[in-house]
Amino acid sequence: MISKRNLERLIQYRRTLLALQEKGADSIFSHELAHCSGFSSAQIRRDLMAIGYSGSPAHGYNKRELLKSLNEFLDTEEIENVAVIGAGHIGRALLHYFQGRRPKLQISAVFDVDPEKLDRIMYGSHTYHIDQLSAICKEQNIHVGILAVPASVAQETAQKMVDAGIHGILNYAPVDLVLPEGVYIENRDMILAVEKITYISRQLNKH
Amino acid sequence: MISKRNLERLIQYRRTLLALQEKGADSIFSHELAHCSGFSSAQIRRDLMAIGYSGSPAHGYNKRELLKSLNEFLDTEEIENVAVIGAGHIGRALLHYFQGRRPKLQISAVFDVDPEKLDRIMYGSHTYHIDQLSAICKEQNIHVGILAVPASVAQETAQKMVDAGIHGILNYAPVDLVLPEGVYIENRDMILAVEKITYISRQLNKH
DNA sequence: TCATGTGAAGACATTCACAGCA
DNA sequence: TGCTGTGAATGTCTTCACATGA
Repeated sequence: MISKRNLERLIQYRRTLLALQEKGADSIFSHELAHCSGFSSAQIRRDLMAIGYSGSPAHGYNKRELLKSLNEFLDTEEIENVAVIGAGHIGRALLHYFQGRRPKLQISAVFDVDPEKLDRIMYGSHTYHIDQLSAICKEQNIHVGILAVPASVAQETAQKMVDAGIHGILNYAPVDLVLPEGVYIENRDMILAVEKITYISRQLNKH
Repeated sequence: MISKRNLERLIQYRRTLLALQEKGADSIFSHELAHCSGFSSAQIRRDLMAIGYSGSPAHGYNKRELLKSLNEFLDTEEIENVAVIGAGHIGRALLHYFQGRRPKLQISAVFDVDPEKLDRIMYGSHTYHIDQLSAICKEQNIHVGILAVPASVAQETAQKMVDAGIHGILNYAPVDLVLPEGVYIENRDMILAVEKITYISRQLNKH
């Protein structure tokens, strides 16, 4: 099995390649990919061992073929459905960014409690009341959810997600979720991120 | 110097402690902190060595004192100003979350280009036209910025940030920024995060 | 010549396990 | 007894450096 870090970088390489797809030659060297993606060329070569795609010393990697290998490794055959819980700023930012960007991944349902936001199409996705979470997740075979609700209701909402069969949660609420074993949580508290950068930037500046 | 991972966890411990501040006893054991924050107790004890705070085998850590040590380690004396560039959904989500949450950190300026959003107070922060970036950053001594603009203008905006003296960037745009050495970039592409969770969750489900 | 793929080395991070203490 | 603090061991990740091939 691949490590989380390796996975993150592979996903990043795919994005970088997509951006470079139309530009320049058909092929790309590891050091070019390195320059754009911010990792070292040795790291890239090592990472690509995991997906079994080989380049050639003469021309490097063929962009189209490498993309194909990355897609095969990262995606499933069928489109996967994902839910957004909370139609506030973060939820809407996600919906907006997502629109048509990833062919194998779609936000097929959005949940909220505000009557004004219910039963309509928001950036291409249908909105539902949170009480329908379980039913819709079953119906649409959803196992991944993005939690973007206010801190005050984050824990109870996360529990509802787990009860609805979700076992991968991307958590934007600034709260420590305590959930059963086997549920994968990735925390993305924006404030913590700012605190981190502030600290690092301060250290750098001390030269 | 502390490592990035260690730093992330220390920041997390602080958030966990703040949440637990009023609950239960005055002190807390490493395994309790572990349960809430999701790390191992050995990890926590090891991490706390870095900030030089010692607990007692009898009572564990005193919450108030540990918080004080963490604050001293993580914060500066004076309040630090941070800029948000882009007043769309993400920018506003950040402003909203931030309000009054961190005493030593404030979003003192927001930049955009939309005339409708300029020269007003948005969630407690003043908004300016992007052309004023350099002047305001100098004036307010800003060295950290959160980039939350559309992908199409992310690279040029990032360059403006660097020109304005910013050397720590939290990047929410789904774009590979290419910037001079010495600028610290932390990428938070939401789509990549969803792709990662989807992959991991799928593997877990295969049991 | 110059880039890939990779064994081996090195750096880094986490966990173990236990002495020491209340 | 049951915790902390920490050397030592283990585990993981990244980089080095070079054989190989176009």
